[in-house]
Amino acid sequence: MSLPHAILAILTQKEATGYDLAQNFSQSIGHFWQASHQQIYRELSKMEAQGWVSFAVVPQKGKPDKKRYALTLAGQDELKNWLEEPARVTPIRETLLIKLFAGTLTSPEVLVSQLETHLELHREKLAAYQSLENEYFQGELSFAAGLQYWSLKRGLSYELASLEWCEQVLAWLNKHASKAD
Amino acid sequence: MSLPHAILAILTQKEATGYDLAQNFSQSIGHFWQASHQQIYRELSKMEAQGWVSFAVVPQKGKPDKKRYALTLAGQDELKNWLEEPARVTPIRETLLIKLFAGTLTSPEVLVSQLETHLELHREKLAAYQSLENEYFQGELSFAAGLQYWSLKRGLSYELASLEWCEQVLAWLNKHASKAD
DNA sequence: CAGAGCATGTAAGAGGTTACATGATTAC
DNA sequence: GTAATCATGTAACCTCTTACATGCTCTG
Repeated sequence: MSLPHAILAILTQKEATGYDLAQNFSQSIGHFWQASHQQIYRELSKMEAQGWVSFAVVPQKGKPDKKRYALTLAGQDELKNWLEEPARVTPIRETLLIKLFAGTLTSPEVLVSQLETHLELHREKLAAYQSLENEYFQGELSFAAGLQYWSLKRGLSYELASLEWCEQVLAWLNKHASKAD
Repeated sequence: MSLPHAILAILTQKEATGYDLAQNFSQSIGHFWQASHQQIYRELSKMEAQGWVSFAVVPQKGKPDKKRYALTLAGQDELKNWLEEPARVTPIRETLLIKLFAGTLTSPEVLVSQLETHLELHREKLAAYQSLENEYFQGELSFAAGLQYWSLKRGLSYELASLEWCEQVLAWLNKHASKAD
């Protein structure tokens, strides 16, 4: 039940179309929540039916019409109530770890190559987060900006920890893989 | 598509009933994959239909009959092939971060209490992982045990990072919440 | 005698992924 | 002219969660 509330959270900052929201989910919000455009459009219809958002059709030339969504008062109330509900801790769910767990059934080379791919992806994400950090979160921050900085920092520390873990496992594999026991 | 393969991975180590598997998922495998008993029973039926596992009915006195599942050759092949497919990186999906992101709409006290709950939960999980570490992964380890140790270490570092992050945000909130700007 | 543990399942619904579908504009 | 970007959606399917359902044994 978090997707509609993530959408409401974005809409508190500015009005947006489904397309805009999808951009948001692949960028700024993307370091802690993801959604595809299909999910977003479906969710927006439901939310509109519940009265949490309303939209205005914006005609365009050449391009198809936009639906610009805005938060309603009911939507704000809903978001506020939701904020007070206790949030669950999300456990890790990492396919790579299942593969490691059963790793003796395959060759060490397969494991090494899986880890290297992950290492690279974590490096890229870390770099992306660091550039967001440099761009938006330098100097004195308002309370609101501070909160958003902390959510980014969670992403930063997650990627850094993942990266270091990959490096350590790779080093261990290189030492032990040859003399497999 | 990872749940059936996680089950196959457990079954490579020993035969198990649906109940046993559910225990496994809430314990050892639980630090990187989760599944409820409902999911497991459903999945086992499907896997049996596909020929990846077979079961023997074990009658018991007093208790209901068990179905003891074992890996078939086809199941082993399936697992081996799956191990070679590239694993995707799982992005973070943390409800708490949405709440922080929209945190200006509620009082700092709500945020503090959410963070404190999370802090406590991460502390508990960390302690549980540490006792697993002390119990099973001391001294010289075989290759197989080493791989499993690395999967546990991923959980350890994740919990530690989460915990430190919670502490830092709490410290920041205590400094800034009163003079909210 | 109440509650935890053993042991299995069904059913409904929510949430998420993948594929399909359209059509104009702009940049290379 | 080919691909990317803008902009919206439908349909089918898979996966996961929540609630319901049964019934025996052992421990306190």
